[in-house]
Amino acid sequence: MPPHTAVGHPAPVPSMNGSGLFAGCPDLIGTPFSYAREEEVYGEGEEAEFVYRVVSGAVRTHKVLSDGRRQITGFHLPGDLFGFEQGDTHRHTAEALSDARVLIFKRRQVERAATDRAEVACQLWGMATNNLRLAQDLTLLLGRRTATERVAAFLMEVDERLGGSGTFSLPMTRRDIADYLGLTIETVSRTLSQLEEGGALQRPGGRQLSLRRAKLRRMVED
Amino acid sequence: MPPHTAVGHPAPVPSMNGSGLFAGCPDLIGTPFSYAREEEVYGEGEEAEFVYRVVSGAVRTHKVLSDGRRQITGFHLPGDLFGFEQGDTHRHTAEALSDARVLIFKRRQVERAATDRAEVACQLWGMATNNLRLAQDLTLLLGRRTATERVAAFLMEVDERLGGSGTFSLPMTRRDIADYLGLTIETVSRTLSQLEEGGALQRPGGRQLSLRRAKLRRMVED
DNA sequence: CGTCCCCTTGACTGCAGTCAATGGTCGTGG
DNA sequence: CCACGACCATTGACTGCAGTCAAGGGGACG
Repeated sequence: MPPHTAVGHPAPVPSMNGSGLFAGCPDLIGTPFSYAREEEVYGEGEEAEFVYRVVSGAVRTHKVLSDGRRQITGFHLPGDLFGFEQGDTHRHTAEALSDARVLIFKRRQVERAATDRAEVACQLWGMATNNLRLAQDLTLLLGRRTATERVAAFLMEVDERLGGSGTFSLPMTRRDIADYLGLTIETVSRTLSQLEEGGALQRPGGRQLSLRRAKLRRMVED
Repeated sequence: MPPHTAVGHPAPVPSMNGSGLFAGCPDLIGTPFSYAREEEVYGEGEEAEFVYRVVSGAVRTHKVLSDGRRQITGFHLPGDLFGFEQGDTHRHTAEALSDARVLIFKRRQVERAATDRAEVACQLWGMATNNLRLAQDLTLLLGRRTATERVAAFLMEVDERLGGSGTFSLPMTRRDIADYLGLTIETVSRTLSQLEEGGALQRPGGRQLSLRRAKLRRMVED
């Protein structure tokens, strides 16, 4: 169970961010490591020996069916932890979205710190709880939202996570977006074009986006 | 963030079951309470003052959009804990599926126990992590599975959770199933009929079901 | 300059949704 | 005990949203 922090949610785990330390625990120092774009961090079924913390870049976690259908369950940005499992093997595959630097921790050490210090365990509990909330938000999105609502919600999430200025560059491909939203790349592409037509956003070029947030918000109102 | 245990997964949180105590902690005694069928346990937006443990019956948690679209995020059977939130308000609505008895705990007391005893915090962490895994399995189901695959997977999950004998009675209505699987009641109904036609199950009457599990398993193979 | 990959757009298909009618079961009250 | 109504489930006919198949544009990079 990699604790997934879905793109775009505000302040995923405040206590986990902004520090080089793990859960405020000075004796847990991670080993720095780098991954190239599209490189695998760990694969589904592998032994879950380590957990990871993003320093720079971005990582995605996903599951695949035998016929190639893929569902991305989370995008992990700087500060996020991922790679935790309940059992002894990874139940997802993790790959670098872009070149990424991470800190690697021995899972056993983290678990040891949690059993020794209730404070650490509580932080990890809070992190898991928060990730659960995000996963359940995604559940509502996938189960009951239209394509337009999904894309609009996704754009607002990415915006918030990238500073909330309304102007940003998408860090992932159409394929990644589609596999996160349960759509096809064609539908994502068409939906973005329609949103632009409707004046809900502008596309200065490339993956650059400028959102008309009030308009988008009205499309995902619940 | 109610820790949802989706119907049908094996041994959701072993350490949480089979005991009248909370997380093996003798000083946390819950207050017994009962709810009638369809009665609300708590509503979205309400203050999250308590957490709950199912003793008998079943509870569902869900989110609704303003136009009535509903997504059930979990069914909670005896032994399951639900009602935890990261913030101070409930982000779901919880309702009794059938007449249900629960134990109610003061959230503050549970959190207190967690900060005092790392062992308790670790159990809660494990529970949240496990629920996260279930939520992510549901994500794959909703994002990338066909109607037939969803229903087949759902039936096998319910079977496992209800003893794994292959013969059981569905504890929820078509509406609940549909709102859990992101489908309509008509599609659920049609799919069940097709599965019966194809010899994947039998319907002796009412909500009674007898699964041909090997056949069903082949339909959801990944 | 050419190739590769990503993205967009168009035409058509098909799966699941919608609308509608009917049947079944249960509980209630005449 | 039966009649009625309410609710739940099934089935059929049709619709529509998103998927599929296909073609072509546009950057990045060698």
